[in-house]
Amino acid sequence: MKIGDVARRTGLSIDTLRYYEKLGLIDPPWRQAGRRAYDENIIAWLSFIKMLKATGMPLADVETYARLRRDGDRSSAERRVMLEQQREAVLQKIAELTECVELLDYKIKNYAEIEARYRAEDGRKDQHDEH
Amino acid sequence: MKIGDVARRTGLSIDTLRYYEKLGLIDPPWRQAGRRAYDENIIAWLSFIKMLKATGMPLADVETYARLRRDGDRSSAERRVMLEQQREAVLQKIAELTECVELLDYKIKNYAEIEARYRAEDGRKDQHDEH
DNA sequence: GCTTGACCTGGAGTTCACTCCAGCAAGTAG
DNA sequence: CTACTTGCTGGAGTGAACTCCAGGTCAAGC
Repeated sequence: MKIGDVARRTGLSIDTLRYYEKLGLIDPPWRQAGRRAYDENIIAWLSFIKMLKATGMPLADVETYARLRRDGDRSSAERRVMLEQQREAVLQKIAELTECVELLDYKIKNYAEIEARYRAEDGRKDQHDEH
Repeated sequence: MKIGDVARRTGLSIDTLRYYEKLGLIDPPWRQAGRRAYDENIIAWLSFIKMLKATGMPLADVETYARLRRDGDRSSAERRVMLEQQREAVLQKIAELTECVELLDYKIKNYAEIEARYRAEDGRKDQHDEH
């Protein structure tokens, strides 16, 4: 598989793939006439990286994980701990976002009322503001 | 209230407050002897900004919102639409993060199994190697 | 055999959201 | 009064994660 194929299949740009290689997130692949030739496994690994990124994990931490991964089973405890910590962080983020939705709902309701009042008065006097 | 008080009460740095002012997220406050003097309302507004930021809204969009807010009730429909869109985005993010938690749970379980197997092999090896 | 398009490298540039700094003025404690 | 703290401005610097570019190689289609 050429880099363009990987880019198309993962939704990452070619530049991003080379950047990830430089950072050590992905192993330097074999070359065919100087060009990168990836095997199928790269797709699953990049999907996993994308998932970690979606959770807000910085690339430096993904790199740490990638380094541990190269050590094989020896490092599974360390990797498990990393994922457990990330899991906690994600649960906290979900809780935070859930509160945000509630606040947004409240604000939206409020605006709907203001709009109703404003349409009723229709430009007579316009002064009830909050946020 | 002086800028340092606002910083302390909101958890934002003094530099960040001046930066937000420059971007137009907060109105330039009244001055006392050249120093910024804020009134109590700034706290609620900054909390709201922090909430929007927590939802992932870029500061440029917060600035748009702030601009609309200055227009008073006239703009409440536009602001409501912005909040409704942000609400949708947050719900989608929550859904995404929920999937991530599931995947992390799966991976963590998997690692726990690998660890168990690894410890078992290690134990045999230890017994072998022991003299 | 020539053109087109994908790919290569090293390095520079971009965006976002701050964060820090120099050099100066004003308020507060002892 | 002196020293310390807080605040001011304009502008430079930072770190994360890309993104773009020049100038070149290589292979495939016509």
